[in-house]
Parts: sequence; C-alpha cells; structure tokens
Amino acid sequence: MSKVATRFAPSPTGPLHIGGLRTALFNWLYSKNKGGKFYLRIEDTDKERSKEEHKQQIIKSLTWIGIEHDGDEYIQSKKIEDHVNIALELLKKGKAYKCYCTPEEIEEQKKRAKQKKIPYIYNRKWRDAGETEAPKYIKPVIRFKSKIDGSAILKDLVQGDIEIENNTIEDFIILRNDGTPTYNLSASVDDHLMNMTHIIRGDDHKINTFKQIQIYEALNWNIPKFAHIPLIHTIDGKKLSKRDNASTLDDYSKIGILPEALRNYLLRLGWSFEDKEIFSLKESIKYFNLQGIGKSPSKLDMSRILSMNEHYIKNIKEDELFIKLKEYCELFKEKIDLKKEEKIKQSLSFLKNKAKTLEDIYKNSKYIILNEVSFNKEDLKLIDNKSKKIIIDFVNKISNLDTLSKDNLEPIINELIKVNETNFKGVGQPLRIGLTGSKFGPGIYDIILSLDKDDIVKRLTKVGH
RNA sequence: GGUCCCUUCGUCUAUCGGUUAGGACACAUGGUUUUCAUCCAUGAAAGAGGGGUUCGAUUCCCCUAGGGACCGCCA
Repeated sequence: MSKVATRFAPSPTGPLHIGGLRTALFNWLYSKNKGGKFYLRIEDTDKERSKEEHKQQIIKSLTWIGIEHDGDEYIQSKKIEDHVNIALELLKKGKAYKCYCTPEEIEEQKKRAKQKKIPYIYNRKWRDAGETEAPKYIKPVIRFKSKIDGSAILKDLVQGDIEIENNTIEDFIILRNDGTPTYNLSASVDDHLMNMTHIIRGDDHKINTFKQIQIYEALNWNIPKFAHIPLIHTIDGKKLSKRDNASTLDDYSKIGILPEALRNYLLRLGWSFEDKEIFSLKESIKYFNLQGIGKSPSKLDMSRILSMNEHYIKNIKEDELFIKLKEYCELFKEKIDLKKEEKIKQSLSFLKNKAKTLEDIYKNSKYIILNEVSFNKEDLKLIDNKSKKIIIDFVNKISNLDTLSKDNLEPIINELIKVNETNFKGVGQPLRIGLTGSKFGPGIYDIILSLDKDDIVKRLTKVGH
C-alpha cells in the first residue's frame, strides 16, 4: 500500500474557524501517525470571494497551532486547465453530456417541485438528447452522467457503511457555461493528482463523496479512503460557521489562549483515547487514530478551553511562559518595558496560579507593568484613617532598609499588627490596595517583592496622605 | 419536503452483553490560606421513549421522538 497522504483543503473565502482547524489537525495527525504526508490545498476558484488575506490567515492559523504542511501549497486555481481537460475527457467517453437548460429553466423546475412538495431532481433532459437539437444561442454546461440504477455503499472509516440510492444523486454540473469547473470535479481531480490516500473532512461532504466516487470510477482512478467527521456545533446545536463569535482563531489568541491548549482541546473534541485528557504534541501523534472519533457532533465549551489553557499555563516552563506573555502583551496590550521584564519573570510563579489565560496574567501584573496604579474606587474607600496610619508607618519602617526581603519585612508587618491591635488582613489589605489598586491580588509579600522600593514608597505615600 | 447521519451526567467522553455505568470540565460543600485564587477532600449529576433478541441489555435489531447535515452554474 502506498504511503498515507492527507490534505486540508480550505477555501480562502473567510478566516479559518476552529472547526476547519480541527479538520486540519485530524488530517495532519493521521498522516503523521502513519508516517505519511500532509498537504495544504487552497481552493481559491471562487474568484469573487477568495481573498489573499484569508489565505494568509489560514496558513498563519495552522502554523500557530503547530501544523506544518509538506511541500508547497497546492493552489487550485492554477490547475483549472487540468480540471477542464478531465471534464472534456468525461464528455468524450460519454460519461458526461452537454446540458442546454438555462438557469431560469432550472429555477422554474425547482419552484414547481417545491409547490407540489415533491423532491426536486434535475430531469436529465439532455442526458440522451442529440446535439442536433441543441439551441445555438445557449452556452451549455457539462453534467456528469450519474448512475440511475442500484445503490452505492460508502465504507466510511468513521461512520461505517452508508448506503444511498443512486437515483437520489442528480446529474451534477462539472463544467459551468463559462467553461470553469465546479467543486466536485476539481476536488476529485486534485485529490487524484495529489495521490491522496485518505480524505478526512466534515460530515457535510458526505453527499459530495458519492458524487466524487462516481468520477473516480468513470476515470478508473484509485479511490481514496474516506472518513467523515462530525461537525462542531455551537452551544445551541447548529453547525459552526465563520460568522459565529468565538469561532476564529483570533478570538482565542486575543484573550491569551495558548496554541498547545487549543490544540489539545480540539483533539479531545470528538476524539478520545481511554481516559486520557492531556496530550503532548508527540503523544497526540502517537495515539491518534480514526477509531477514536465519535459519530455525534460535539458542542464547543468555553469553560473547557479555559481550563485546558489553565493547565498549560501552569505546566509549561516559566521561561517559555514569559516569552509567550511578552509576545501576547506586545501584540494585544502594551509592550512590557525592558526594565520590568525581570520583575515579571520572577513573579510568574505566583501570577500563573491566578490565571486561566495570558490576559489574566497581564491583568494581574498590570501593577508591575504600568507605572501608575489604577484604583478600584470601591476598594479605595476601604482605606480609612487607621489604614492610612498603618501605611505611613510601614513606609517609615522600610525606608531605612537597603533591600527588601520576606525576612526583613515579616517582623515589620507583625509589629504593625500588634501595635495597631489588628490582624494580618488589617495590615495586608491597605497595603495591597495602595500598591495594586485592588483588594484582590497576589499575596502581600509577593506584591512587595515584585516592585522596586522607590516605587513602593511613592505609591504608599500617595495613598497614605 | 426528500436523502443521509446522530442520541450515556449541563458539557467532552469511557464502556466493545454481565460494571455500585468510570474519568475530565463546569457546579456545590468542606479544608488549607492575609484577600482573590491555587491546592486538597467530598458530593450532586446520565444510558430519549417503546418494543423485541437474550439467562442477562447502555451495548444487538425494529419503531417512535428529538437533533443535525446535505439538497448551488459556492467550496
């Protein structure tokens, strides 16, 4: 058997959404698991809607999540001539025919069928008609001569055997009257030209597969194996589309979802391997198989994406996390000042415990990143006169320390607690609010040690008066 | 309307005829803790319904119901 070859074939008519991303992932994982190849084909034959920027976004998205395609991108529009030639060959072989029906005529038939509530199927008017009857002024389309009798069985690698009556598949158009090929023709020809062994794609292509198999058969081509994966549904159970919010990659990267987390989430959405939840990239390649793909559609669950992300944030190396945070802030928030980098890096050990996303880390480290404290007004009210006195006492006590450490801070705080007849909270909370602007945040020692002494004095003096 | 597909906790899923139906997320409660979190422990939570087949069905078959996809001179 030839080496496994799969492909992902998006059309650049919009940004890639995560359903497509998962399809790409499954194709890629399958080929890598089998030691095969994975290709990217850009189906850009819809001139009106295809955009270069979308193509770039698709490639960027794949790269972001860690999918690399083998070889160059296969650009479908460059192969149109091949597709047309195959259409002509089918015509010559009598496997296809010219149809002189006008779009209006077809439209009319559909309308009538709908009114009568009978299923519409093209009436095959020109299937056996002679050329001599052809109206000269109409440019014909070329239709494929689909099988009329019997039934076909698709041995789907995910769905099992699917049987369908051949007469429910109409004589579909393979060449438009402007001479351009249509999807089912182009896809079949390209998959053949690219020597695809396995076509893994969304459930929504099932009927196309029956059409495409007939094209393969008409040309005596090897038929690849097919696996139709269930679609991803929105929370209200509908097919995910580009227009749904939180569907494109940007929606996730901008809130600070890590690519490995999204990859892991997508892998487990509709696929499973025993009770295993966390898969490293290597493991996902090692364990991926088609048997593990479920048959029913699955819904997108944001809280799971977040918790997966939380897991990766807590478990990747802090150096790596810092690089990701730095890139994230520069891209979506503000650039981290070089002078602050070291402080943030050191603080990551406690910051990451409070975060599900990079955005959370950013928010929690804002008091380090920004020079000015932005106060929560409600929290600021908690600083009463007694608190102010504690704050000033604290400032006075640390002002003659050279360096701050937990060892030399602890006695000071304990003394303040005693002198003011309060508890840890009575001292910690005013300091936290004064330094970060919020009563929520890291432990007070962590906060103090993540700031410069001058800065601490400045901030506390300001709120203490 | 036609064709095809799907149906286990709220969600993602395990189970390949015999299980107290398991795990994860989310949720609830308790503990740790200077706040918020983290962390730990515990808990609640499911086989759509009805028929068969079988000693025994979540698992196999049929019907019903519900949901979905497709039905373009888009891809």
